[in-house]
Amino acid sequence: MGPKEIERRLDLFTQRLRDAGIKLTSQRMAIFRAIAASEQHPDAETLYRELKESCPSLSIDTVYRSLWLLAELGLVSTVGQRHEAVRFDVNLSRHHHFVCIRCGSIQDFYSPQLDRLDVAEEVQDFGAFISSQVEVRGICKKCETGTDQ
Amino acid sequence: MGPKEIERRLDLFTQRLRDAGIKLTSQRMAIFRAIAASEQHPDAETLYRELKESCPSLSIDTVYRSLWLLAELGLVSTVGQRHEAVRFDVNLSRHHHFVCIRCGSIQDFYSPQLDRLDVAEEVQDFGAFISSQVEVRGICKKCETGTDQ
DNA sequence: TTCTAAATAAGAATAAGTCGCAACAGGAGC
DNA sequence: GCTCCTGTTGCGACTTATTCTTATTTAGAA
Ligand SMILES: [Mn+2]
Ligand SMILES: [Mn+2]
Ligand SMILES: [Zn+2]
Ligand SMILES: [Zn+2]
Repeated sequence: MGPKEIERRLDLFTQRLRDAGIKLTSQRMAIFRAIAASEQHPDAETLYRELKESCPSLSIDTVYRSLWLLAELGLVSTVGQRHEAVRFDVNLSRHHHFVCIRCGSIQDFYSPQLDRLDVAEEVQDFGAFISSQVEVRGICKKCETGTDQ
Repeated sequence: MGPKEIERRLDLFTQRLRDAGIKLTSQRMAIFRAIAASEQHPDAETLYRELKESCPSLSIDTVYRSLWLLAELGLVSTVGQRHEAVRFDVNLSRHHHFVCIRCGSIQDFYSPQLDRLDVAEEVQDFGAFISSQVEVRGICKKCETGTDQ
């Protein structure tokens, strides 16, 4: 979280781009510098507005392209998903989700082990606990075997 | 998961709407019947296409309005959120998220307790495990005290 | 049955994200 | 340091998910 950590992230970034033979443009540097320093979890638009001041010609498209590039290289992850629709869930009982990253299917699973945990206590410094849910990412059986789709 | 469960869900639905003094329209009934029977986690468009056959005049907007109504009444929950942007995360170390449902802020938290769990084993019937993360929903300190926004 | 507020359908409007293409710029090789 | 080539950018048009506006319809109270 200190400047050393930001420095380390920037070094990792330049290293990975070089290794992958990808150009180190000023836009990419600026975008990565901005996200490396962010404590929050910014969206593309937020970074864009922030960077626009020092780099007025920057386009939102470049911000998106750079962020997805970083995601592909494993240098950032995402919260939420790429232009996808909200999905609804009728299952009111306490459960968790297995999400297939290939086909997007979501399956419910139950876990007494997880339900027994006291997460509320662990997050009390952040605020009032309402609920918790585990999201497991993986490849579903169908996609694994190539049965369907 | 059987027809009894679907029946139970439909009863709960009609009860809650009546209690809240909200009209039981044929569209709402059809939409809820469809989602009550769904094993997956459908999006609005999927339900719309499915229902369009038996109710050709149905509009997508009604599907959205009905689903958000159900969500407000606590009869369905959502995976992902209402028209929101993807957010990016530079924190590469294993961590979890505290999400404020009021202001949308996302804070990282660390939990040796959670990391120790073997979720991979619990989901092996669904497919290949890649990663897991806990999402805690709550109200953050700022929103709780009204400090900011 | 009548009446009225609430709900719907349709289409226009937003908002997030992407695409196609002409102009531009890293950086490898000289 | 200069040149060239390819990858990258900026722009504007486009797509997709979701919401708004408004005229019309309907559930359900009286
Ligand atoms: Mn579920
Ligand atoms: Mn995070
Ligand atoms: Zn799958
Ligand atoms: Zn908050």
